Amino acid sequence: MLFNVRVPHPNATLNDVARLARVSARTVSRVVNDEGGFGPEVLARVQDAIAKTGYRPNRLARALVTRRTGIVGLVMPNVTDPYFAELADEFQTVAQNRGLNLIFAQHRNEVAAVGSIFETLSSFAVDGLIMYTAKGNVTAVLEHAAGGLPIVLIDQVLEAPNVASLCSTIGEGAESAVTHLLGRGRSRIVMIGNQQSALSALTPRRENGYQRALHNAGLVVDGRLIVRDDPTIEGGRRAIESVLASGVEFDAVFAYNDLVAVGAIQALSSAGKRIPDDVAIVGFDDINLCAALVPALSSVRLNREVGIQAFDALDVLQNNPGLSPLPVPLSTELVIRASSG
Amino acid sequence: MLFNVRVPHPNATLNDVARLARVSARTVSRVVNDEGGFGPEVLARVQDAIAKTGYRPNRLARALVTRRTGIVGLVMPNVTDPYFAELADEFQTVAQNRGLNLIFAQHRNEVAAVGSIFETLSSFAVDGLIMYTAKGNVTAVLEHAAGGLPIVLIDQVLEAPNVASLCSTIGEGAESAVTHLLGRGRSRIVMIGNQQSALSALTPRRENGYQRALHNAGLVVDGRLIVRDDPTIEGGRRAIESVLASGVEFDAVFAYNDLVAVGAIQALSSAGKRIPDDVAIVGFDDINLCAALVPALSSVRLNREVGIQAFDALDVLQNNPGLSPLPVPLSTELVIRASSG
DNA sequence: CTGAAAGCGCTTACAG
DNA sequence: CTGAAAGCGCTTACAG
Repeated sequence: MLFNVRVPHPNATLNDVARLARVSARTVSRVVNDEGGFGPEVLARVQDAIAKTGYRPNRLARALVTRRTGIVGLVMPNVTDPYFAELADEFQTVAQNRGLNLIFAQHRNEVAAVGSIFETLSSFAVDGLIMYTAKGNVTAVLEHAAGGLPIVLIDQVLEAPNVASLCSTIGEGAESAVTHLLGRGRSRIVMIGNQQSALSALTPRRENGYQRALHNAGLVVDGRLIVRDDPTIEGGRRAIESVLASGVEFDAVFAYNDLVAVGAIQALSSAGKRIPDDVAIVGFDDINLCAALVPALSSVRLNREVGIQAFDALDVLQNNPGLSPLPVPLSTELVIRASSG
Repeated sequence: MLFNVRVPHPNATLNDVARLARVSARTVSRVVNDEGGFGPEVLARVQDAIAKTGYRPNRLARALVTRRTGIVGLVMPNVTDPYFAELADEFQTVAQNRGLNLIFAQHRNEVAAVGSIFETLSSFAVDGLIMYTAKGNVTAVLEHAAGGLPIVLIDQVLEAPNVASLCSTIGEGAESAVTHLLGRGRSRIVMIGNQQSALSALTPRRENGYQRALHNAGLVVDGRLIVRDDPTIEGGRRAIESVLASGVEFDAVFAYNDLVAVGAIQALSSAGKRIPDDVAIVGFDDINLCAALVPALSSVRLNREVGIQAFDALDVLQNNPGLSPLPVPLSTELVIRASSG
C-alpha cells in the first residue's frame, strides 16, 4: 500500500532509510551500529539516506530487544545537601563519559519512597541502580536484585547476588581527623554527632573513630564533650551553644559534616571565640564550601573516585549475573586547612 | 509450540499473565490500565495471575506504541550550585507528584554539551524538556522543537512552536532590593555584577534594576560602586576587596547571588566592618543557606512555584502541538532578614 | 464483555 | 556481502 492512512511520524525510521537507500532494514542497522559487513557503495547510499531523512535511532525500540537501555538509576537522599549535589555532579560526569544516562530519584530517607522508586525504575528496565542508603530498604534491594537488577549500594554493606557494596572508611577518616587535632596540641575535643543516625541501626562510625583516636593517645573520653544534633548548620550551632552553656572547656571541634561545622563556627564566633586560635575545627565530607570559607575549613574528604568505582562495580555485576562481590572500601583523606592549621 | 528453546526472561510478560488467566493479552492490558470493560470473574482471574507471576508492565514497550515515555529531561547548568540543586529538588518533587520521571543532564554552560544532550534525550523519546539556558543553544532548541519536542525554556525568552518560556522578573527583583536598601537610609550601594553575563549577549538585568531604583530615588549612579566578578564566593570576596582597596565609601551591597554575598560578607568581616551596622547587604536567589547564616542574609527569592509552572507549561505544549505560547513571567519576592534589617 | 490481528522501531538468529 | 522472517512487550483499531 503506497498511501498510509495514519499520520506519518515526523521522525524517520530505519525502514524509511532502508527504502530510500534501496537496501534492507538489516543493512541500515548494520551501518548505524557500525557492525561492518557491507560494501562501500551500500555504505554511501545508506549514509546519504540517513542524512536526507535526518534519521535518529529510537533507543526505546533498540532497548526493547537488546535489553539494555543505557539508563542507570541514581538514588540519593536529596540533592539539596551540597555533599550529595557534588556527588550527583560526579556521577553525571562519569555517566556521560561512558555514554550512559541517569534517571535521578530522591528518597528523602523515607522508606515508602524507596519502594516506589524501585517500581518505577525497574519498569523502565534501567541497566542498574546506584543508590545511597535509606534505612529499612534492605528488603526492596534484595527483592529487585534477586529479580536480576544489578544494584550498587554506597555506604551500606549487603552481600547478595547482583549487589555490590562500596563503603567509605568513615571511621578511619574520623580517627585521622581527631588524631590530627590531638597532634596540634588540642586535647579537649568536642564531637558533634548526628542525632538521627544515633537513632538508626547504623553504628556511629565517626564517634567510634573519635574514641579510637583518643584511646590511641592514651586519653579517656569525656562524655560531656560528645553532643548530637541534626546534621545541618542549625544543628551545629545548637550543639556548640549547648556545650558553651554547659561551661565545659574545649579547644577543638570535630563535626559530623561540613554544614554542622559551619554552624559550630557561627556559634563560636558569636561567643567571641577565635578560630583556630581558641578553637580548632574539622568538618567532614569536604564540600566545595570548605575551601571558600574564611578561615578555610579542614575536612575529611571522601573518595571522590566513587563515581568511577560505582560504574565499574555496575559493569562487573552486569557482566556476571548472580555475582555477589565483596564489599569495596572507599578511602578517606584528611584535608588540613586554616581552621585547624 | 509448548516448549520454548530460548531462555525465559525472569520477568513475566502480559502474555504470561494472559496464558495463566486463560484470557487474551488484550484483556490483561485492559485490567492493567484500568480501562474497564471486563467482567468481575475475569478481573479476579487476571489479578490472581498478575500476583502469581509478579507481573510488572514494561514501560519501554508501552512507550514504543503510545509515544509517551513518562520521562522528562531536566537540563541545567550544574547542580553543584546550591540554587540549581534546590531547583532540581523542586522539579523532582513535582515530577514525582505527577507520575513523571526525570532524566537529568548538565550542560555546564558549554554549547557542545547542549547539542549532545539534545541528541541523547530525544533518542529516548522523552515527553519534553525543561531547560535552563546556555548561551548559544538557540539553534538546537529551535531544531528539536520544530521536530515536535515540547521544550520549556526557563529564564530565556524564545517564541517558537513547541517552545514555552518562563522568565523570572529578575530586573524587578533587583530593583526592589535596591529600593529597600535606599529606604533603610543607605545611599552608597555597591552592585556586584556577574562578569560572565556582562560578556554574554544577555542584558544585565540586575544591574538595570539597580539603576532604575537609584534613578527613581533621584540619585545618580556612581560607576565606582559597580564591580563585576565570578558568581561565586571567591568572586564576591574579590569584588569587595577591590572596592575597599579603592577607598570609595559605601554603606550597602547588592550581590549578584547569595554565594557572592557570602564572599562579600567574608571580605567585609575581615576588614572589620559590621553587618548590617556598617554595611547592609542583600543577596539574590534566596538559597537555603541565607536563613542559616549569622546574620541571616536578605535575598531576592525567585518564584519557587517554577516547578509547577514548568510542568503545566509542558502539559499545554503536549496537548497543543505547534503552539507558540506567550512568555510567562515568574514573580520575585524580596525576603528581608538581619543583614539589611 | 472479550479476542485475533497488526504494528510501534528496532535487533537477533538464520539463510544464501 | 546482503536480506526475509521472527520477535522484544506492549497498545490500537476493529470485529463480534
